[in-house]
Amino acid sequence: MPELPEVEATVRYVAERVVGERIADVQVLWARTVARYEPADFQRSLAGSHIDEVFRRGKYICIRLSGGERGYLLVHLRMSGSLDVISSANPVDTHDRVVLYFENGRSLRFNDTRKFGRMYLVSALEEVTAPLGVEPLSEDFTPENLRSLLGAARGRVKPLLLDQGVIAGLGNIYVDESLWKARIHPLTEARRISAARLRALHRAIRETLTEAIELLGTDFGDGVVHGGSYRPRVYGREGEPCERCGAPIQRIVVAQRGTHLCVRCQVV
DNA sequence: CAAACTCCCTGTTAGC
DNA sequence: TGCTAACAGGGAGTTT
Repeated sequence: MPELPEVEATVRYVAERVVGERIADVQVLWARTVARYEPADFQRSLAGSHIDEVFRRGKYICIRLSGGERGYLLVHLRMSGSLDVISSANPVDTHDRVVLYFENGRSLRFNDTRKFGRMYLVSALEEVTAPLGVEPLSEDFTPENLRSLLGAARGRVKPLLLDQGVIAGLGNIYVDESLWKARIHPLTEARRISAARLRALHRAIRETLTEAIELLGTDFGDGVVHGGSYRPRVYGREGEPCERCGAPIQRIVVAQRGTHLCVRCQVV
């Protein structure tokens, strides 16, 4: 499940291989992967574009283009999407949904088993990214900022942290990891979290994401991430001992999402 | 208006 | 062994 660190790892991988290349042809193998476009129009509008830059905003991979009809190609990997750059001679894989062929004989493959991923071809970034909240690793994200985001909101802390309009890029894994690190129970009412605890949460989010990026994210062996080596402390570890206190990690459901926590360390 | 539900998908796994 | 049904999960949309 690609979240901010996995998307960042993908951006670095892709940027190294496609910046400076020109798109010779486009193949759409699953029409619904392409948002707001008919496959033929998408192909025509994208072909001939030159790739100037690849960067990340929230969980979106942003590819800046020139020389074509539109300025940006955005990619959201959702559940099972991944990007690969390989020789154009390779045959199309069963789960390839869109392939961009470059003039240099290589190609960018958008592989996505569950078909939830999306590509957006737009003139301005904001057409897609406008609703997104603060970048958690930017200077704009401060303890005071987090306090104003959560203190003003009603509801429980985990759903708020998952909301991309509040903080952009956190997902199920790193929310659980950050809450564990800050010793906050995921069901805690956000407005009731003390200022000290919010400072701990702010630090936990940044440390968790930074560590995960350094390790290129989490690899679940599903091919989504290229060799990420982050090892979650609670996520996916139900029944294993909490590395802080030894109590068994529990799994509950919050906002229809599997949620992992240490009930001894994390108090409501 | 927060929270729960539904849908989109398919590989994996539990259950029989 | 082999089949079926349940399940997971990001995000958008709908209902309670």
